[in-house]
Amino acid sequence: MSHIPGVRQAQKRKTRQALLDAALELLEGQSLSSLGLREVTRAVGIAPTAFYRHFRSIEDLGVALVEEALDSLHPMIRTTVETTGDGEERIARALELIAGHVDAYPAHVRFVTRERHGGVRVVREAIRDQLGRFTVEVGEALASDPVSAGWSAEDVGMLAQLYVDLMLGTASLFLEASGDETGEARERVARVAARQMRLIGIGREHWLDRPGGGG
Amino acid sequence: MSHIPGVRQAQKRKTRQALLDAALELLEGQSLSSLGLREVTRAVGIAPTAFYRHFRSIEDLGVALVEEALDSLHPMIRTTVETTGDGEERIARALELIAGHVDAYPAHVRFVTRERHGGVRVVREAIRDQLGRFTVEVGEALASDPVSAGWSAEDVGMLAQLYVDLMLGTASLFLEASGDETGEARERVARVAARQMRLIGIGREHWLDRPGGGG
DNA sequence: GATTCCGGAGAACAGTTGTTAACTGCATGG
DNA sequence: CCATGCAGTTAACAACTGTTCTCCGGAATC
Repeated sequence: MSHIPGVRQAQKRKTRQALLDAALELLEGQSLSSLGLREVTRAVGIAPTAFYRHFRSIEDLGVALVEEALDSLHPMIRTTVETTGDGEERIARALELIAGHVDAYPAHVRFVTRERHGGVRVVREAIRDQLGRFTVEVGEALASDPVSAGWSAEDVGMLAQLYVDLMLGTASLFLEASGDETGEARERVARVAARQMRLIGIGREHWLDRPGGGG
Repeated sequence: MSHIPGVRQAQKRKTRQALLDAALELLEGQSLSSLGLREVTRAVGIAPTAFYRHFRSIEDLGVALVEEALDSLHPMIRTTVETTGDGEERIARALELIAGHVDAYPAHVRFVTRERHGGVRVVREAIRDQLGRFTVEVGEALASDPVSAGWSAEDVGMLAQLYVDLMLGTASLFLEASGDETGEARERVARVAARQMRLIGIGREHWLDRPGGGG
C-alpha cells in the first residue's frame, strides 16, 4: 500500500476519464437515459466490453459525472459565498463567477441542469444530495451574516434554497446565451438575474420587520 | 367543411390521444430522448407504422405533449393570478392551486420540468416559448396591481420570471413529495415555498424604497 | 525469472430500433 | 352504388443495442 500510482493504475484512470469526457460531450445533444454504452466506447476508441472494467452501467457512469460536475462547482460556490463588500458589489461579483463557471465548464452545467430532473433516478438522487450539501453550505454562510441575526434555521434554509435555485437557473440561462456572439443575450441574462438577487436581498433586509415574519 | 366530426376523424383523434397518453406514461421512467416509437405503439396496441399517420417523429409527438401539458397549466396560472385577498391569503391559495394541479396532472408536471432542460432541442424551445407566454401573462397581472405602481417594464418582467420559476420548482418538489403517504413531505415543501413567496413579496413592497431600485 | 493479475480485444448472442413498401378494410363524398 | 381516401396492418430491411464468454499481452508481485 501507499505505492506510487504505477503505470497500470495511471492508464486505467486515464481511460476512465476518457469515458467520462466522451460521455459528457455526447450528452450535449441527448439525455443520459438515451446514452448508449457502445456509443461512449466508440467515441473513446476502445472495445464495448472494456466499459465494464470501469463502470457497471451507464447509470453508474452518470453518478460519477455528478460528482465530477459538482466538484467543479464547489469552489465557485465557496468563493461566491466568501465574497465581501456591499450588496451591489456582491451581486456583480457573484454573477461574474457564475458566468465564468459556465464558460469554463459548459458541459458540466448542462449535465447538472438537464439530469437534475432527468429520466435516471439514481442520478437525480445524486444531484439532489450534492445540491443539498451546497444549500447547507450557503445557509451556513448566510447565518453568519449580521443581516440574518434572529432568523430561524428554517428561514435561513428557505433563503439558501432560493439562492441556489436562482444560481442554477441563471447558470442555465448563461449557457443558452453563450451561443450569441455579441454578448448581448448574456448581458440581458445578467441584468435580470442581478435584479432578482437585489429583490431577494431587499426582502431579506425586511424579513423581520413585521410580526410573524420569523415564524 | 364544417362537418360533424365523423366517425373517421373521431377515431383518429382517439388513437392520437392514446399515443400521447401512452408516451406520457412511459416518460415517467425515462426522458423523451430515449423514448422509442415502437415502444409507444406497443403500449397503445397498434402497429409501429401506424405511428406515422399521427406524428412524423417522436420529437413531433413531444412538441404536441408540450402544448397539451401547458394548456392544462394555463387555467391554473390564470386562477392564481386572479386570486384576490391579502398577501398571506394569496400565498396559501396559490400553493393550494399548485398542489392541486400536481395531483390532477402529475405526468404533465413531470414532463415539463424534465424536458425543459432535456435532450430534445425542439421540445426545449417549445417549452421555453410557452413558459414565456405565461411569464408575460403573470407580468400583466403584476403590473395591474397597485404595489407595482412606478415599476419599469423590465422590473415587472424579472419579478414575473422569478414567480414562474418558483412555481415550477415548487410543483416539481410537490411531485417528488407525492410519494409520501403521510403528507408530511408535502407539508414541508409548502412551508418552504410559502416563506419564499413571502420574502419575494416583501422585497416587492420595498423595491422602490431606495434610489436606483427602479432602474 | 516465473507467476499471478487485469485492462482490453474479439466474436457471438438474442433483441431491439426506425423506416420502407405494398396491402386491406371501411368510412366518406360524388 | 361506386370510387376515392386513409387509418391501420404485415413483412422485411439493415443497423444497432447490452451482455456473455474466451482470449491476449503486459504490468505487478513474489
